[in-house]
Amino acid sequence: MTTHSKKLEKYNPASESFDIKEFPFYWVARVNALYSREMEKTLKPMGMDIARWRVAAILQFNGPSSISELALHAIGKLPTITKIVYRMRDAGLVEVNASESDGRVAIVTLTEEGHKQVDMVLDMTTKKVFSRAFKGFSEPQIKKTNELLKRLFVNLSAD
Amino acid sequence: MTTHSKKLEKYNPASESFDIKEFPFYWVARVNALYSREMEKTLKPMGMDIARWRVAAILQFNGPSSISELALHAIGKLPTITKIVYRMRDAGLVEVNASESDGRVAIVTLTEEGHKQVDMVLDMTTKKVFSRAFKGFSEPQIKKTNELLKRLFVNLSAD
DNA sequence: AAAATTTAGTTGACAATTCAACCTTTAGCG
DNA sequence: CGCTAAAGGTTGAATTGTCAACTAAATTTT
Repeated sequence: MTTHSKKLEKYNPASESFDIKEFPFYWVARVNALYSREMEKTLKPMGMDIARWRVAAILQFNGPSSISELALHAIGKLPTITKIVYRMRDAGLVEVNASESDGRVAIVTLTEEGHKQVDMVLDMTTKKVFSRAFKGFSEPQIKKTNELLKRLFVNLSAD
Repeated sequence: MTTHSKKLEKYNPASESFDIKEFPFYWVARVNALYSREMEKTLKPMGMDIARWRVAAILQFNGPSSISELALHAIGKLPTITKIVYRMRDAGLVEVNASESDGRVAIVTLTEEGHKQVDMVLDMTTKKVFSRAFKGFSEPQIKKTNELLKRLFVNLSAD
């Protein structure tokens, strides 16, 4: 019993009539790559990269977080985030402390310097990347984009 | 002169009222990561990874391509793609030949074995990942998702 | 409450990616 | 034509990411 109509076949990679240009994940990957590359340009001159940036941004917006939380939101395997965090600590961007309530948990906090860097990046990228990407988008369209992406995310999150 | 309404501020990372959960690129990155992770599960057992998969898929759908074209569509820096391609050649998935018309260009072609692997992956991932991700999506919604992503891509592509 | 399991994080060995520097071949230009 | 620049690709060194194995703290079982 299939819940999909014949028309959906075009979007299905295993179908004969499949067209990669109509496959949303192809575009998700390319948009992500393009956005990352654009960010890189801004980050490089200040000795940052996307990995560090993601962690810093999450810390700025979500406040102090454990390594696991960072792995979840900033996207990455635990060992990867661990190493990024300690590189960032060596660079003076974050502090790492054991949680009071749970001895296993390492809480990462942005330093003053870290906050300054985030503000600087936001300042430089906002006009350069954000407004360019959404040129011609109305508010409902941005909202719609977000909604659809969130739904994809939720669907993929479910085991 | 600004073309954006006050309401758009919420989506703008540099704005005071910015909410990272309403920032589309945050979701683009997370969706991409989740999709990749899901694909990885299928690819790992057959000795593939996402990088190889992207290259193979592009070759399957676009036909023989130069290294630069692969770098563009499969997303990656030139040296990265070069190395992936030669790893794939050593694994018997592709052939590499100099272009007839331009001595600088290396044309990459999927072998029989390569095609077989792509078909196999498509077969295994289609039901597992694609249909799960788009559960509850109507055809117009998938179409809309694609449109919005393409627009973002085009906007970001423009210098 | 002791033993077993799970959760959170770290580390070292290995694999993959990236940056720079380089080599060819092609395209432009006076 | 001959010179210079640009395009396409490759390679080695350095960086970064990943897997597997491990430690320690907390939770669950019994």
